[in-house]
Amino acid sequence: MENAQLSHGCDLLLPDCTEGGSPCFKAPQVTGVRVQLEMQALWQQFDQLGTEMIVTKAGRRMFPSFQVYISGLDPAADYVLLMDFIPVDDKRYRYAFHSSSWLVAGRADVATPGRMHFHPDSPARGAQWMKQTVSFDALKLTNNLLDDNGHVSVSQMILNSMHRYQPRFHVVYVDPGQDSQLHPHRNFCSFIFPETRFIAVTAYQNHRITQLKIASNPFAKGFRNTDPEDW
Amino acid sequence: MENAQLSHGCDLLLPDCTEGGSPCFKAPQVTGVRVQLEMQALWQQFDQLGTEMIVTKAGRRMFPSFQVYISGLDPAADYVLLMDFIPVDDKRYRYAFHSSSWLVAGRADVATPGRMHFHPDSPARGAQWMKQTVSFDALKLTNNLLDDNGHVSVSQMILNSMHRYQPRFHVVYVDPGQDSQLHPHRNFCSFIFPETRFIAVTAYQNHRITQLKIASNPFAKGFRNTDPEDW
DNA sequence: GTTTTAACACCTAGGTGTTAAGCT
DNA sequence: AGCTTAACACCTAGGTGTTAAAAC
Repeated sequence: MENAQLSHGCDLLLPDCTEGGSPCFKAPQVTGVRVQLEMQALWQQFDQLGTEMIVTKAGRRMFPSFQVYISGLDPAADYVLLMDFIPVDDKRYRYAFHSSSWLVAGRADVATPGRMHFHPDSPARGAQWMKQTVSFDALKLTNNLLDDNGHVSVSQMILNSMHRYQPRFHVVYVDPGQDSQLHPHRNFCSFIFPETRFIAVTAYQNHRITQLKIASNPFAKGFRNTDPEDW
Repeated sequence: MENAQLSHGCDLLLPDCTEGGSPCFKAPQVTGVRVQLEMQALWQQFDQLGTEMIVTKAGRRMFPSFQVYISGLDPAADYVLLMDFIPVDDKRYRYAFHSSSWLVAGRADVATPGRMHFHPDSPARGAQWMKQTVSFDALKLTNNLLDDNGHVSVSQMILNSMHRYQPRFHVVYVDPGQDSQLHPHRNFCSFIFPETRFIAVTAYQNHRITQLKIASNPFAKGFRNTDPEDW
């Protein structure tokens, strides 16, 4: 197993989850789920510099985009896949250009309602989700509570600029049974990849982040230098 | 019901379908299905001129694209949606420029294997299919049996140039039961919209078709005349 | 002579960081 | 001073008919 990549798994027993005094087990459809982050090396490169993600009123895609390879699902069962973003702490940050570092600038602003982003193909069979990489590239980050039409858009995740966030990924088994109440169990699995943490910004602060975005995002090719000494 | 548009329905009894001597009924999940062709007026405009669709080696999209609005599905049941193209006759055609009309040029060439095009979202719930127009815009027409990589591509429909075709649309109910063998019934519905017939070509023959494509397809805007007298 | 192919200019549609102006 | 916004040039990605050459 030389070139093997670490993939996250889902534990069978959840000690913190009890119902009626007895421990609560996960549904068999989610016990063996394994999730692997795509473009992990690139995520780590950004993370080492302190990843920044632009938020705009109209909504901005993430780069790198959140993509996972999933295995261990029940091919015939239905699943909903979704993402959310949780605050890493209750702080507000600002960037000190002279020292090229992030400083705490006070307590967090009032948290926006924690919205869930359903993958647009949800719900779908395990077989469908596993046959190729699942991409959340329709997801957009915004600092606006309403879209241009004054409506909430399902693909827009509302974040506070200058706050730090951790993306989370959830696999939810859709139980077709009517008697699922009688057999309580957790029907979902959550996954956190620490290297996907980022600070939301309205404009890039760290020049190294800007340069790495330009170097790695095909849509920013127009800003690349032919100069080979830059990186 | 003034502005009502005719929609196609699925008959309950299929007289031509018998099993064990008794008539074969449709599964209840497909008996009430109604399908309405989108952009019907545009399709009819093309049909009156004699619709032509380009086929290329790499695959060419249809214009207009085949889009339908579906109702009457069981919201909770699973369906597969697919299309195929059947030869209208066993003839080969050629275009007579002097008379601006299509002439029979002999018997049809050997028919290509009649491939089925599954809508990429298949299978999905009735509720998913009904909530918005279903578009087959990923479908491409080709005159090549293999794609660039030497593989068959699922989105490519193989057609013979200079032959006439009729698109068909099928709604297939995915029966989850294991005992479906014991209760034989037709689990699908087919729909034919005569105005979607066309002749496959490698280059447009009728100039009026070319002009109508240019006038109505946004991607051909570069060829539009500012001259208002053209159409 | 008829049909097919491949390169091409010109579009649609939309994702980038830049920049200057505006906001607080 | 710090942060946000909107217009912008410049890309990616890919769908058009045109055209001239090639194929049959």
